[in-house]
Amino acid sequence: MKKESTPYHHGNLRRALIDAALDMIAEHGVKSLSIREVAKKAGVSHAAPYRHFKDKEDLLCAVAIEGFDMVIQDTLKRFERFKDAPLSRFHESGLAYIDFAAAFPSHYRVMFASGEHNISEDLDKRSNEAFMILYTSIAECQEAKLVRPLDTFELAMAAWSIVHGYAMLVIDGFIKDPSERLKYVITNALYFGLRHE
Amino acid sequence: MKKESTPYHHGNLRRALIDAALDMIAEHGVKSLSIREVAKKAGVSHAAPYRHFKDKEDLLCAVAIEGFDMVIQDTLKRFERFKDAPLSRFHESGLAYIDFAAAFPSHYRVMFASGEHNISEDLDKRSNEAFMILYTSIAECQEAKLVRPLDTFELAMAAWSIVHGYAMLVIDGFIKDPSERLKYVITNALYFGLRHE
DNA sequence: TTTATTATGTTGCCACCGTAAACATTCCAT
DNA sequence: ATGGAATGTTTACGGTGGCAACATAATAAA
Repeated sequence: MKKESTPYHHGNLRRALIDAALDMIAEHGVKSLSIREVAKKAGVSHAAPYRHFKDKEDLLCAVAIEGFDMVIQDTLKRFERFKDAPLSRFHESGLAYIDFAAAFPSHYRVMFASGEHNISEDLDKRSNEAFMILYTSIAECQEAKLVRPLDTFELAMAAWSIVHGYAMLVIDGFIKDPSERLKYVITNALYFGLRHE
Repeated sequence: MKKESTPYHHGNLRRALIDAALDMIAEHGVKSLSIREVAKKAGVSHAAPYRHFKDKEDLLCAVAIEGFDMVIQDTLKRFERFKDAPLSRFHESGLAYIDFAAAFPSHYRVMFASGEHNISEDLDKRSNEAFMILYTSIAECQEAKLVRPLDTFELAMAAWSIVHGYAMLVIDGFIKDPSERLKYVITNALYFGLRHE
């Protein structure tokens, strides 16, 4: 029953706007999102959002940053359960990534819908950070002789590609039945390979 | 020097509009694409496009369909060079996919930017067709005992995921140096697997 | 050949959008 | 209490998707 700190008119408009945007993205997709409707949903005038975000892109950027922070935190938290098991960590990083995309599709869509001009420095920092988690977990597997001694960076790209591709295909509806089983097939396929014998 | 068939006022406005759209997507991205600018670039009034496309989505849908047709045709053409080499065909299907995305990023972006509501039946048919090429090439590898006898559908999903993910990450700028070498690492990684020994 | 029909393109319109500017209100530090 | 900074509102402008009414050109029917 702790009272929220409401230092201004609205309370915390910035957060309310982000939440409203997320709701509306979940309902009608990101492409038809309008600042004006977001403002209306948050109960403020159509120009109020511009006190908290430079423009529409800036609002979406905030959502994307939040999304990256969420995956990063969740992945690191999962890692705690696999202290000295690099392979499990590697596998878990893939699962965490896929689970996040499934659980927060609105965030995920925005994170990678930036498309051409995601020039935000903060956002770039986050995506690098997320990638480095994957990179490090592979490097540790290599040290433990669990993963082939190929270029770590390239292998991390491959791992990122497969989980990102799967997440996108699921979110965009190209994969219709994202079962738990399929998720494990995806994350294991890269490790064990498709080749016979 | 064959004269084009120009049955109407403009000649072939439908095609001109698609080409104009592709040019503008290549320049400024798909999200800022406007029907009105497309029309202007094609030299017609702002409402003319609606004689050829139901709405903006319909125009983008046409681009997406064209894209799928292009990959499909290119892949099948490449297959001719590997008549009885299922593994080469499988590998080539991945390369064709990645090459297409790199060569025609505007098409590719639209193909998968449809996002939530790509309810077009024609488009769905094409994406299934493209997927089936991958599926079949894997099935043939399994018959030849070159690929593990796991569920073909699931393995095809894995293969699609890795090439699609890579293509998206490159197009969206998350992978900065899409070298030829990296492309081969990606397409081979899934087949050989990351595991040591 | 003339005429009717259809395919295509234009003009004008409306609601909505992003966002900048000017103004109003509330908070906080002095 | 007061003055400035932070926050929210109103108004305004150009651009956008898309519909309706109109104009014209190609084609089919007579």
